[in-house]
Amino acid sequence: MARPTTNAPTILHADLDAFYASVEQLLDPSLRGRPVAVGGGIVLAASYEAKRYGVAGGMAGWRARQMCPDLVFVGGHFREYQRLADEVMAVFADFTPDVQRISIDEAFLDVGGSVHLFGSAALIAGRLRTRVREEIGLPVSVGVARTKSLAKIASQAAKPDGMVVVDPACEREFLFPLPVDVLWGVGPVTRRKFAERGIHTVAQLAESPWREQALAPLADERRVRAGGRAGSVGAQSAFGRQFPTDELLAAVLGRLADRVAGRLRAKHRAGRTVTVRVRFAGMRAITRSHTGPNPVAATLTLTETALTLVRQGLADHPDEHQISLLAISVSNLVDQPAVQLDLLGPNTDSTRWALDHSVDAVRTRFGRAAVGYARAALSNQGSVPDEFRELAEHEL
DNA sequence: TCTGGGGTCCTAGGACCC
DNA sequence: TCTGGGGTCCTAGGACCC
Repeated sequence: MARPTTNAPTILHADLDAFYASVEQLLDPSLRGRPVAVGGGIVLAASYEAKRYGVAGGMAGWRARQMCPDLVFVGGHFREYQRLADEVMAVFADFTPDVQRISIDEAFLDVGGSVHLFGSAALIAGRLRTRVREEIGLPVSVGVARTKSLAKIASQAAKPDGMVVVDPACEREFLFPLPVDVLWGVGPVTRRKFAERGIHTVAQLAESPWREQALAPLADERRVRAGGRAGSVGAQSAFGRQFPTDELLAAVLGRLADRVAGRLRAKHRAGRTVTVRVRFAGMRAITRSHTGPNPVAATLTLTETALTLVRQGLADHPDEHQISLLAISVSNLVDQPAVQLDLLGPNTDSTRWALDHSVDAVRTRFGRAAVGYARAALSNQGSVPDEFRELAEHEL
């Protein structure tokens, strides 16, 4: 594909505003104009009215209520989030095939090949916003720029419900006055590090030893690429402070392995590397991993490997008495068609894989709770509904 | 009432091979 | 008798993003 000869911007970053909360306000008109939080024990998303009070995602529910006494909590319509977000992405696809979805509610678009059909990137961005607003009823902010980094920064600057076009001739004028944490990869820790050196804006960073980092958005050459599969699959569970008894480890790891392995099998994938994460009561966390010769996708194999790794990790830290989170992740993924399993011979994982498949089949017909390993089936009350977990899953 | 759950990427050291 | 340097894979930790 020939690249455009002009340097007109062709990259869009489109980001739905306060997505979950906006959907709730769309579904229930009585919530419009009011501070809304999705969640309960923890705030999963906050409307702009709530954000004005300082309410933010990840915040404990009691804290949010403290900051904003009029806050309305809603449980969340997770299926609707997925459905509406998919509809928005379908609108995007009407403008270009080059759509890279990077989460449930945001995407990059390269409209370089569409300008002869629809007009400039800025015009396309405007039409796209209008269509999403009129056909679906949701506000979406769009950034238009020459690079992905700049487009993303522009969409953040456009929020809420706005649009910012960065003229290639004015990129520095746009970027330099902004705070350093607009840069990709600069979070709270790095921002603090810079602040200690008197660096607060991108302009100041550009005059420092980290000049390259400040100018990175201008030099960004990453292309918009459609598709893309996840490189790892994981699940985690936080449970407050608990003593790591055999019962607890078996129950939690069994349930996590069940989720992870089930997702792998559903997509005919398997992974050679198993990683566990243990967070102690004081929030310090460790990881332990193991890479084996054969890809794993069987629930019991994954459970056993995870259990061994967690026990190793605990043994390395005899000073820690309580744990607050366990996680399992599988990486080094490969495709694992069903037929291939028979070629593996009588190893335990392939035998177990076949057993798991009958469990999967029952669940497909009768639902998730219909069947499962005993310990996994027992402790199934998480603090976050499964529907919410599924929203965060990446395409395998 | 302490702090959810899904991911990616980067760094650094060590093992191992050529 | 001493020993270079590059490449790859693995492990552990941490920052960051949505």
